[in-house]
Amino acid sequence: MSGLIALVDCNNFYASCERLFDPTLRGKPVVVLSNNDGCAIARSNEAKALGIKMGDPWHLNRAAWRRQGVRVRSSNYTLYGDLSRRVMTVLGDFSPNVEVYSIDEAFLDLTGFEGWEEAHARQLRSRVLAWTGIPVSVGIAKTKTLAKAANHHAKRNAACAGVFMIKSEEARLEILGRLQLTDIWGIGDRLAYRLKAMGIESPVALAEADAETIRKTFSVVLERTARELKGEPCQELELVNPPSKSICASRSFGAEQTAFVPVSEAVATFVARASEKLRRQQLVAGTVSVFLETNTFKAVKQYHPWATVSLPVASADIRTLTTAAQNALRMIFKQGYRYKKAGVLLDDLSAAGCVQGDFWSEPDSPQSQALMRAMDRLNKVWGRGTVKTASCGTREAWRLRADLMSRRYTTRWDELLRVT
DNA sequence: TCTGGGGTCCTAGGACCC
DNA sequence: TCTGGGGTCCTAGGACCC
Repeated sequence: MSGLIALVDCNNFYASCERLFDPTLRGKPVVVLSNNDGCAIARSNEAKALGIKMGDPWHLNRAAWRRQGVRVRSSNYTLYGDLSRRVMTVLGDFSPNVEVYSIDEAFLDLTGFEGWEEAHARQLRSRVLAWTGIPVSVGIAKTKTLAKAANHHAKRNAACAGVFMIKSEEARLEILGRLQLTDIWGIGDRLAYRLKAMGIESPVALAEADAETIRKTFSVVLERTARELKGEPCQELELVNPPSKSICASRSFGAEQTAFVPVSEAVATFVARASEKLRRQQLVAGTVSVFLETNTFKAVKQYHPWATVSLPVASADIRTLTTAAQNALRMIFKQGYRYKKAGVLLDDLSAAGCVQGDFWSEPDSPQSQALMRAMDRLNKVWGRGTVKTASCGTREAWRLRADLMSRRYTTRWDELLRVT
């Protein structure tokens, strides 16, 4: 009864944009790099064929790519944003109801085009190409999730010529049968792993699984995905985009940071950028958060503190926001130094065997004794009363231990790398 | 030396209240 | 030594997306 949904997706969008403005890139492997030229975030088909993956770091592959004749470009978001708007404008001619889902994707409501959806999509595709120069693929189906799957198929099979529509039950099962779990919209590595562990190894199996069980075992989100794979629409088109709930500005430092001043300066820059976005969207902020992140590529658990400051009056004023952010940053640094001192003691604790255990039921055990001593010392470092040894009953002790263990990672303070 | 920068939603668990 | 039930709100963390 209700109409079908089309997902229109620009092919290798950033790479296609670059080609538009530099025709010498046509037919060549093209890689677009992230900010600071860190890693690959877009690849032309030729680059994909060379085995270049999303996220491949530039500095590790520079020589190989040069050898392979890969053309590398720094990203230019102003350009991509502009081309995106042009594409979306053309799409508006093909349906009154368009949900702009991301910079390079849109869902179209095809109600009213019953019977000729596919022809409509082909016309759309050639017009977008003719008017903007951007190649797109179109997937058509009863639900958003299936439209995504259809698009995936259209993109990878030349015979589709860029458009694929799931017209029947047989087609639905056939398409799902060709996909992996992680090809499905909403299923990443972790969910796929957990699904497989419980015997659901393919999209078809997920579609056939009991929806209630999926919700209980996972979440309503995955339940919706499972239902949509069956052909039961659970996600409406969102035609107006609601105002942002958060605005974030962040960058990685090129090298490890340990001092307050450079971090503070970076925070000032990010506040300026974020408040600019805020004003452009005609919004005000009620809270300001600052977070820091140490190098997540290191094997040990990393430090990821954050602090939030509430504003008495919501604001988009850069001075107000800057003050709040600097206060938040100071809070983090203060804690960081405190934890750093405590870190030594925490290592003592773990050396004493206080890593896991039910030794609390034996107050005289060496571990319990060690913990008691450590708590005394923590009080000396953190200030009197921080840890209450006097009233340390079983339950309290457990809580304390959990708290200590959860702060272990804070000993990595000296490897601060990323700031927002 | 060198590994993106944005977002969203959901859930578990703790704090607090009656 | 034992120890309610139910509700709300908040936060941290996990998972996903492009």
